[in-house]
Amino acid sequence: MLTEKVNYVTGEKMEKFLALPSGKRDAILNAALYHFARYGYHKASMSDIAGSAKVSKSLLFHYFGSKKMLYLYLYEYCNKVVNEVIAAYAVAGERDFFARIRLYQWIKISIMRRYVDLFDFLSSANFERDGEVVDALDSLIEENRGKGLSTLLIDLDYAQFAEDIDCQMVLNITLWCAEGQLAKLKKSGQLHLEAGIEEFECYLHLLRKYFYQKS
Amino acid sequence: MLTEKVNYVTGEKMEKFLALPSGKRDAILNAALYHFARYGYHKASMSDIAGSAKVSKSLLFHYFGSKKMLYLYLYEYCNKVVNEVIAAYAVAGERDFFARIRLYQWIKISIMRRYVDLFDFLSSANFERDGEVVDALDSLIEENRGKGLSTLLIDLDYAQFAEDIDCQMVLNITLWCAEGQLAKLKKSGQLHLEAGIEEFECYLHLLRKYFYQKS
DNA sequence: TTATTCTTAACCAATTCGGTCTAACACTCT
DNA sequence: AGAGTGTTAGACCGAATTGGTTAAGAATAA
Repeated sequence: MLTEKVNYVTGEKMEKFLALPSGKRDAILNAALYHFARYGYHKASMSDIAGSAKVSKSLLFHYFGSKKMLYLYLYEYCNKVVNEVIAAYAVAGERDFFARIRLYQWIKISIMRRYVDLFDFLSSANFERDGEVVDALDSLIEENRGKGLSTLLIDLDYAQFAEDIDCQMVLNITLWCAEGQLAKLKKSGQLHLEAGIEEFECYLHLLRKYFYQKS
Repeated sequence: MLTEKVNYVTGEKMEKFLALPSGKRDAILNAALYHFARYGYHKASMSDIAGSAKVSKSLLFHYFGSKKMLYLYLYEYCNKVVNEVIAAYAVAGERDFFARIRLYQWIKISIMRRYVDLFDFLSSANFERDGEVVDALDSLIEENRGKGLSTLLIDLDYAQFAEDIDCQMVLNITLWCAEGQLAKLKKSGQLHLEAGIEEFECYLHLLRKYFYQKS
């Protein structure tokens, strides 16, 4: 079967998993996201995940069958979550640089309120090379190429910046700030959406004030 | 013994380790730094470290006695390295904001050229809670309080910034940029000191141009 | 009550863990 | 050449942990 395609999110067992009370479900998802993101596929253990989620290890195997399946399921699930949020909130027409970056951060914070480690997991998954998952994972990555958060960073409008300014550098600076502020929020446990985005707006306001051309 | 104090850097076995050809020595140090930083004390394994360093596991135990000793030795060694570089290059009088941040980044890059994961290791060590090392580690951390890179960030001179600007925000932005640029260098494998610091200077130049008061 | 579904503790073989031991190596000094 | 000395690796140890199974207990619905 050259083009066998498995959808882990809508498998049989998965429906039962999705039918769990959302508290327990998210506890399991978050535990798995944390351990896979922090330790990578190989060193993350099912026992540890079960322990963090406060369920028995057997329950994980009941719902996911194997460690590999859990991992791949997580990857698909995360992409689904991100893409749905983007579809719901990303206004296609909006091209203003700071408005788009604000939206970028808004989406990240709002998702992280529920799944703190989702983005850490997704970026670590892109470098996962463990032999047990690498093949299936690579095709999932390929499927999701060009989707996801990165779509928010294309076709940005730099027209309002001062003429002599290097746009790539401004983009880097802004994204580094977004990353830094998000890490700060995460570390402090403060992922309240409004407060977090309000703080970020202060930084965007400052950058806009000095980088946009004065006229 | 309430106040027993062990200096892991100058122990007996350590002298022999320090007498190794520097290539082999650094290979061992870098492998250990990488694995402890990436996986934490518990999940980092001596076999993996030995494998990465391309020496046998027994050699590690020959020089360090135990995993715990290797970890604590590393922590002391890293602090020693950082403090020596700071002592050599940090000019006490210099207080200009951007000059100090430049120095901060310069020192980081120059150390990371030799020990890529040194700072990742040091910051991960500050959160290490594994029961086997936490007690000894905490007293080592206490010993090094107020030393290290953080000393470069005190008494900064914000006088030249525009009056209405929030200095804490400017500091955050600048440090986030430093962090981001360093991560970029690391990811690309480009840790050439001059090129790296030159790129960073571009960012500092841009920030200075727009944030320093125009007069 | 019974039937069904959810959940877990106990268990499995296999691997990996930190650590040891022994012997092969390379070296200088005689 | 041979004796001695320090350096290194491979085979090995018991103990712990791994991914995964099983069978039986708790909960729920009929």
